[in-house]
Amino acid sequence: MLISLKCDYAIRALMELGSNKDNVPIQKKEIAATRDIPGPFLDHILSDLRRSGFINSFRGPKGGHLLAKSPNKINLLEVINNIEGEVASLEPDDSCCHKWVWEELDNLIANKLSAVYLSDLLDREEQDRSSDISNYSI
Amino acid sequence: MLISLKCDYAIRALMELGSNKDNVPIQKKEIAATRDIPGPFLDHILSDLRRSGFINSFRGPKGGHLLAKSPNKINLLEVINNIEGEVASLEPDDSCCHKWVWEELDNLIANKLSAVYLSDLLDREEQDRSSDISNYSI
DNA sequence: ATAAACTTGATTAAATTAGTCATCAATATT
DNA sequence: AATATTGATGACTAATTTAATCAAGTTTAT
Ligand code: FES
Ligand code: FES
Repeated sequence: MLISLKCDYAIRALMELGSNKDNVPIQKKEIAATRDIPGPFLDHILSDLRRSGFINSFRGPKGGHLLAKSPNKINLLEVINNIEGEVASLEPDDSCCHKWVWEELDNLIANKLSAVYLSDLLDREEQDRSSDISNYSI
Repeated sequence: MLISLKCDYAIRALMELGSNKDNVPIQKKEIAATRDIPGPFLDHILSDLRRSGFINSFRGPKGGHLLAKSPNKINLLEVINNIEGEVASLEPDDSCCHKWVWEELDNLIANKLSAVYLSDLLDREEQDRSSDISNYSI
């Protein structure tokens, strides 16, 4: 995979929060369980997500996490940049003879990732789920 | 940088060989020096390049390396796939909820890389070199 | 023969990624 | 107020990947 597992976890966590219909916070334990993310690792990821303004967190009993923005205002490039600091950064050696290829590639990737929103992921997941159901009912 | 340093070295080495006008093999030492690649590491890279059919190597005194194909028959995707085994491979966890994004991204990258040929890199380098000269002569 | 190359595999070092754990802070409930 | 529950944070560790180095071997021009 091109993107780190940590980012993948972050996106999974956001999806879990994004698929939450009512406004009651979802707890870390539940996110970890349903999206298969190592619990203690998720702590740090949620921390990053909060610091970057993607989620709001609440402590104490009945605490948990909620999305801070609408899913169609969150794109993957933002998430990845905030979670792992610059996707596909350029190398330091600027004297490099074919730097331009890596630059063009970076731009291509950034364009693609910034065009995919959390809402797209959620729509697709919903769609997949319903087509699964119709498969079974045949 | 998205691509590993080893790959970058491999491309540099190919560029050195590709910019060779006459048919006398270029030696490892020279490649390492002019393209700034750690000598012993280059051994392995040249080995990979040979195994993958990009270059031919000759031992003994007056030995060295030559490109095995024309630069316009060598694209970056081939090189990268052979050097580091599959650029941007998909993760093993197939159950993943947003796999499709990574797949689309992988395809995008593969398309881009397979459209860039060694000859493009050489042309660009040539071009850069001459524009450098004209800058100085102003 | 001999020296100059390349070839190969074992080994190591450095960096990054992934993850744990312990401690602290906040808060709802009683 | 006391307590239990949950998140927050930072120090630490483990695992993996990447980037090398080194030494012993093979080929070949002279
Ligand atoms: S040597 Fe890295 S971009 Fe050219
Ligand atoms: S969890 Fe990795 S692609 Fe969805």
